[in-house]
Amino acid sequence: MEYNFNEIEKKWQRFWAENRTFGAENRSPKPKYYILDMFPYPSGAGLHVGHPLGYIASDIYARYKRLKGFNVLHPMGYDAYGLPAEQYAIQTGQHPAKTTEQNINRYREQLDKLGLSFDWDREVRTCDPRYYKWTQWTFIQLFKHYYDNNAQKAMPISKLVETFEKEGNANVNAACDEKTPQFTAAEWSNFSEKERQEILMHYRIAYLSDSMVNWCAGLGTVLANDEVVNGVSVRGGYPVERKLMRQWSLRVTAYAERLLKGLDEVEWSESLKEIQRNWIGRSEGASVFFPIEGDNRSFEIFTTRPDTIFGVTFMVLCPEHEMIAEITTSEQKAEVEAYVTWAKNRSERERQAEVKKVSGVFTGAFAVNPLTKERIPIWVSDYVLAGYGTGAIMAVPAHDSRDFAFARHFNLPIIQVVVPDGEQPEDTDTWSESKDSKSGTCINSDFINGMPVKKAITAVIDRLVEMGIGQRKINYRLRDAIFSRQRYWGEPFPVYYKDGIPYIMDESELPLMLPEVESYLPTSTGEPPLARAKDWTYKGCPIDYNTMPGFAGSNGYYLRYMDPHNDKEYFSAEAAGYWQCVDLYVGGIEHATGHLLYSRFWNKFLHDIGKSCVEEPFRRLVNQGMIQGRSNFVYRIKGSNKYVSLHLKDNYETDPIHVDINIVDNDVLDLEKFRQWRPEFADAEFILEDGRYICGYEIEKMSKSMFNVQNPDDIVEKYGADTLRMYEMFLGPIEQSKPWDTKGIEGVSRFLKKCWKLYHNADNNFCVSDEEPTAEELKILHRTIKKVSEDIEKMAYNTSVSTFMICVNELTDLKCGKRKILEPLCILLSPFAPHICEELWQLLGHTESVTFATFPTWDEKYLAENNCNYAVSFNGKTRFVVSLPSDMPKEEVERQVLQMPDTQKWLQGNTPKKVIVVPRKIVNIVI
RNA sequence: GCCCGAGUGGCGGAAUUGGUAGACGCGUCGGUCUCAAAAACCGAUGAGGUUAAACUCGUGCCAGUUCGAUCCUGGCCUCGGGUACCA
Repeated sequence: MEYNFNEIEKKWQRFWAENRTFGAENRSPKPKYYILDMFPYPSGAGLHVGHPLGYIASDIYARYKRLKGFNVLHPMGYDAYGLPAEQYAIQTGQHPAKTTEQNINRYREQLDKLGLSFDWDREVRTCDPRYYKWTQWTFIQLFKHYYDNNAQKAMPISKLVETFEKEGNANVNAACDEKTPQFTAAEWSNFSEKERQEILMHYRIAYLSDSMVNWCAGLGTVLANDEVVNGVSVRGGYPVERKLMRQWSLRVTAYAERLLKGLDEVEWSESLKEIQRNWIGRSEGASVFFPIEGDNRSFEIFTTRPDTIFGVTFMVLCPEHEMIAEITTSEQKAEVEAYVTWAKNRSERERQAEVKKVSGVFTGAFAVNPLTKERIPIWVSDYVLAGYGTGAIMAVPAHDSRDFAFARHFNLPIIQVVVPDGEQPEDTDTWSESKDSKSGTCINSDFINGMPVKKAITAVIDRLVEMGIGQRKINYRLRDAIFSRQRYWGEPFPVYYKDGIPYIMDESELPLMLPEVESYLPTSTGEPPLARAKDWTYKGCPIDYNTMPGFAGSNGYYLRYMDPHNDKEYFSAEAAGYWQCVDLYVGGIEHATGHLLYSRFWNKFLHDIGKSCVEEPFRRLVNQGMIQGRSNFVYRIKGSNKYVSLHLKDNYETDPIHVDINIVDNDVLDLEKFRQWRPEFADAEFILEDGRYICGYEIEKMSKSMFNVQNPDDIVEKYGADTLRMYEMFLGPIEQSKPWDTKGIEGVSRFLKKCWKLYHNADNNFCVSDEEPTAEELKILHRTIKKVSEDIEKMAYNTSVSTFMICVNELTDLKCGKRKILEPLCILLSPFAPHICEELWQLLGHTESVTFATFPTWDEKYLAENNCNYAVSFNGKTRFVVSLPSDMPKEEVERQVLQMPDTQKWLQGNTPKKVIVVPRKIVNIVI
């Protein structure tokens, strides 16, 4: 073998490990660059070819940046806490720590084979006590702080206590629970310890509360909103119900505005930013108080359309609304109570499935429209949600589709108050749907008649403020993150309970180690597995039995990489000051509303308390696409053990059967291997076409059950890591999802062989000449440098690979074996194919790794085109193209073109009326 | 329903963002070498048309702007993603 990749790759991987070639220094005169991959959850299945896509992409960038003179931090670790390890433990009794360790070792082995330039000295594992100590530490800080809306940042809770002691909480503007009571300084001083702690809990950023949670009985735990899709759990697909439980939450909503604003500062894809914006769901509107008829109280609603207040024909409360019992009339009481009970018992999935079904009940009570003084019936319906706004709405059926459906169903009046642009007022009885458009002119609306909607909104709010019954308000769809899980394999809470009051452990006693238990199941009384731990107490008090959710450990891992061995603090101020933030983050888009949001929140908080240096943790983010599987099929004739080739299958009645892609080559089935594959195929018969069995294919998710998993180890074994790296990049743009297809890999493999030959003579001896390169050779080199540099910056690696191929083909044609061309080319290629380039670099006579070389720069003088193409058009129709010097003046171009025989031919004897010359582009002749 | 994004040969994908569409790779066909095969190398390859050329049509569809549109504008179709009683 001429190019022995197996030997070369092993040699250099060992060299890099022994020499710590990719170690990053926390002090360096070089500029810093931090490149991060989303660390993997080490599952039992190992890596398939889809996983390394992002790792290879970031590795190329990391190697490129090193060559560009940057001190590059490129770490890797493991998100090691999680459900699969625990479920495996429940089934087999094996400790999750053990299986996790095994999986990590397997992952490491696979990653090492790819030649990724990670600084493994900085590895972190979220389940390591030396790591989760700091997850617990951050939780303690979250507990000890509250969010001050005036300062727009987190402040120590002790400051809040000072204010309470001085003046109570009347003037405190902080993020807190809706139900926080008001009190004076005197009342505060008279409160018991328990009462004080309860009040403070309303303000803490990490707080304990009875909240409606997503309870998943199948998993035996609660889940965060982003872990639930369509009423079932993302993991496992078990049904989820709403349940009131005492849980830890993080007050993420306090940061809603900053999370939204921060998106404008980062270089992320527009689609990802949109996903986060929608998830945060900011909407501007007004809160309005509607008095209750015959009662001196009123209730608050939220609306984004205060301009439609003259079209309100009824009000709706959510079934959980606390005023229902108080306002319902005695005649309606039974009916209302029955409805409320029914609505509360309905599962989340039922409710979501029956969204179109209208239900509700009249309370018998009336509200008064504060502007018209009209009486408006108050209804209860579950189309109004408890968790958003105030759980009560003013219904404008003419201009809201949900209110419209409700009004039609219960025969309530519909009044048009907005006429969309270009329309006339209509009889609402004839409508089949409401007119929800936010542009139009107001009618039937007293003082805002004739105003456009936008102006009317402001006018109504101004009036409501004047009357003291409303104000401008901004609402968010974002909810606080539920932070407890009733699971074993996670970080324990550093919290103990004394007299039923939760207290935080002393920071000096961290980490609070995860205790051993005999079984990983919940206890018979339904308590989390940690309740099984023996002698697990703190100062004689019980410790919280919950653990933190999967996303806890990944929130701040990028910060720990900056200073991973620090046992005094999370990370030093010096390390954070040097590395600042992640410059380039590469990972999957599936974390858009989970990790990427929580992590930003976590960082903002750490920034507020002076730990993290910057507000936004991830400056540039690239989402690599998914690699899908390409499944192969054989077609079995019904009721037989006979298999028919793809293009003949329509002549028979067949069943498609998944077949292992490892016994198929370019869609051609290996008949022998197929017979050996499974006993039932041992005596299979075939109907062939052209002597071969052709399999069908389909693009599906890569999964074991579809026998379409491509293991990277096999590819590395057969073609080498450099080929795999380049091929994965050549497949298409990084951000795009695409099917894995081994067909094209031969092309890349050939390219690397050609590359090797460029540096070797016919006898496979290394051979470069010291001859001076020709102008043509220099042009090829500099064109390549330019294109590759620009493409790497954009991470358009697929075109870089093409550029290399063209370059090597051209140099091969010229038989160019000149050092002055091949040396820079070797550096240029090394981020993509590091092993072969290290070998060539050594053969070129260098003793240091190519990692420490300098990336070549291009010189325009070798690129200047002497000629450029002009398209020659007649009356706008381009007829031919001519090549003229690019610096030729317009007048000369015009003169020369007009003299050309082709021009004369197309003029057909006519005289040109006008000639337009667009420099370097076109000559248009008008006849 | 609402909000994003994308539609280019047999396939993956290029195109200096308004200037010769289809780079590069795969596949296919033909050839060189060989007893043969593999490997390697050379040539052809959007469609129609012709002995060959000329020429015509071609970037989801329909219009528009322009001397000129894969690129800009408007409308539609299809696919992918997000979200879903959020008032």
